[in-house]
Amino acid sequence: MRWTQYFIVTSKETPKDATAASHRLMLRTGMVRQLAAGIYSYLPLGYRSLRKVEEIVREEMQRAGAIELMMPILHPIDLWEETNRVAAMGDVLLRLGGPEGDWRASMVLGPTHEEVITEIARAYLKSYKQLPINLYQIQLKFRGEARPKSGVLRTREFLMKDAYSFHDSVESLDEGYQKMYDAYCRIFSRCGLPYAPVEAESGPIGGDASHEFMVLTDAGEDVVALTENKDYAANTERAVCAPLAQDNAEMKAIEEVHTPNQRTIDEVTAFLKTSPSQMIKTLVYTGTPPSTGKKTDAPAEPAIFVALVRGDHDANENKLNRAAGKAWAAASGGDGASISLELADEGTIKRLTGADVGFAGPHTLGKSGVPYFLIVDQAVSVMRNAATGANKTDYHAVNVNPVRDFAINGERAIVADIRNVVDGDLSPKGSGSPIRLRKAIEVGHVFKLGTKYSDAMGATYLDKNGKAKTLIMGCYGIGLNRIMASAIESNHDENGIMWPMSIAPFQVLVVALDPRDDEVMQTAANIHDALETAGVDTLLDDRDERAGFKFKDADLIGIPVRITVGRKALADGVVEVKLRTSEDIEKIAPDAAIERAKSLAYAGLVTA
RNA sequence: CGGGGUGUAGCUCAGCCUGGUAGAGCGCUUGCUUUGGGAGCAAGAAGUCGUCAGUUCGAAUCUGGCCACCCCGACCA
Repeated sequence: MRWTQYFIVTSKETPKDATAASHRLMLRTGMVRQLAAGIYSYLPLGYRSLRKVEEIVREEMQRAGAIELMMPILHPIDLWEETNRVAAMGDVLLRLGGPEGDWRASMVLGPTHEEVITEIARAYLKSYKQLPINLYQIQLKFRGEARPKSGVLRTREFLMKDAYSFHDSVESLDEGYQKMYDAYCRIFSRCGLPYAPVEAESGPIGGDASHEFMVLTDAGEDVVALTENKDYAANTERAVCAPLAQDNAEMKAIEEVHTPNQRTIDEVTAFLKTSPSQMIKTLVYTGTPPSTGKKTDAPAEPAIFVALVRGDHDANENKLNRAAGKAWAAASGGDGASISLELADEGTIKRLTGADVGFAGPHTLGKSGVPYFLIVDQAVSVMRNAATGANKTDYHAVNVNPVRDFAINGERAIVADIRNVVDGDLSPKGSGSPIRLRKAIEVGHVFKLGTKYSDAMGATYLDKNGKAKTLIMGCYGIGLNRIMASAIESNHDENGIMWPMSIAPFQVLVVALDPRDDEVMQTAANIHDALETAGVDTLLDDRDERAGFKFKDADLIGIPVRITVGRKALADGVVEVKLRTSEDIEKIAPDAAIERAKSLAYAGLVTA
């Protein structure tokens, strides 16, 4: 491809709205152009890269035995009602709109395709002989992201590879899951990404039912916990750590301290001259337990759940919701399913504590007579002589001790892990290796769904005995745009992008320094043609521009191999071969340069 | 959804406070010079100043509504 006949629009200016490196470079290199918030056009250079990512994904999916199909972007909303996800997705689900009764009013843009694939499975996967099977597509998704950001890292429209597997046993699902897991590793390796699979919030099956594939970079929105010895990796939404050891300090007598207007942890620790790690944070939540569906049809009443975490720790919503379910089940029966909690309003807190907001504590909480469940974080359960609120406006208590001063195990009290891990916590594997927190971009997610959708939609097959069984499912997603952006996040310098060979828009750039010099142009064109013939994606910079200008552009768009053809060097019978990632310049004959570029291009593709 | 900010040429921005016929740099077009790390000179093309209303003889500029975009937070199958 000749530059002058192609469409490349680079810019010297740094766009004002771009903060993430990938966003800035994708705009400067003219790979994408924003049309609206979270909505981008892929210009030719960017689209070439995206297509290469797509092709790698497709190859590895096929290698893993998955079968490609394509499902619609427009879905009837009824389908989403079947699985109750219209409510669950909320504003994320984009509706087409239109007047009542109009067909448009009953259409949504697909944010994912579990419902559509399950509808297909329900119709056609009727026999165990058809299982297992893995169907995938590469298709646009639409989500009403509240806040698109960081260029193509978080958008309202994006390209996703989504695969769905169907099985007749949990063992078969495990196998299918492992195949996808392995395929994902190959895909991200081939794309040149420094990735890490981490345990993610697990699905209905529990255990290791879900892994996210993360690219470690500060531009990411997720935080992952990795131990130094690499024996544990998890998203902080899920990460656990070794329990903290019991503090054995001698228990002192409780004292109340007048703390006028000192409400926050920072204020109180400064006032009491203690540290947040010696404080107990008392968080009051409300949540509605599942109606047990027994005698009465009365709607379940919201219950109060009090969570205790150390002053320097944050409560983890998922863990807390699960613990609330357990606490409820222990006291009232039920299946222990998690309960979605919300922070209590001011009135509830006042009623419970008898004090203004900011002075709650566990030891005198029962005196108001308002019933509540107590969930004590493991780190709190081992504290000694802690400071906390006194349930009395403008007073805190010091030397509060779990067990002695408030029950941590009982009919309405449990100890659980309900906090986020922090940097320095120890590996849950018992190795003693410290956990480090790193920011990361989620580029892929593999998930054991179980029968969540097949149950809801009645997707069954007949087993060997002719009995109807519910299909067991897995689902596996990859964000293609995110692969591109995170490849740039991980491979760039102050001059521009440094593409991995496998997903570079072109593999080789031939720079003709004096395009009006016949010999130079002829040589450059020959190199270009020979490489193209050999199947190497080659761009020939034939613009009549100054050398510096062209080199700056070359560094910016980051094509891995650069061959410079200039008048002076050509007089000595050589051209220059240079890698984007190195300052070294190799001066060799044009024919040798062709061979060199070929082997570099081929070598860069077989990293899998 | 809460808080903050910005809308003027394809891009980056000035002009607004103190109202009076639209500016610069980059990019683009033409010519000459230059030619190994984003060249110089000259001449050009290009903007309903986000939008609607109001104030005024007169609004990019003052006032109000709306819209869009960005950042922080909340949220994220």
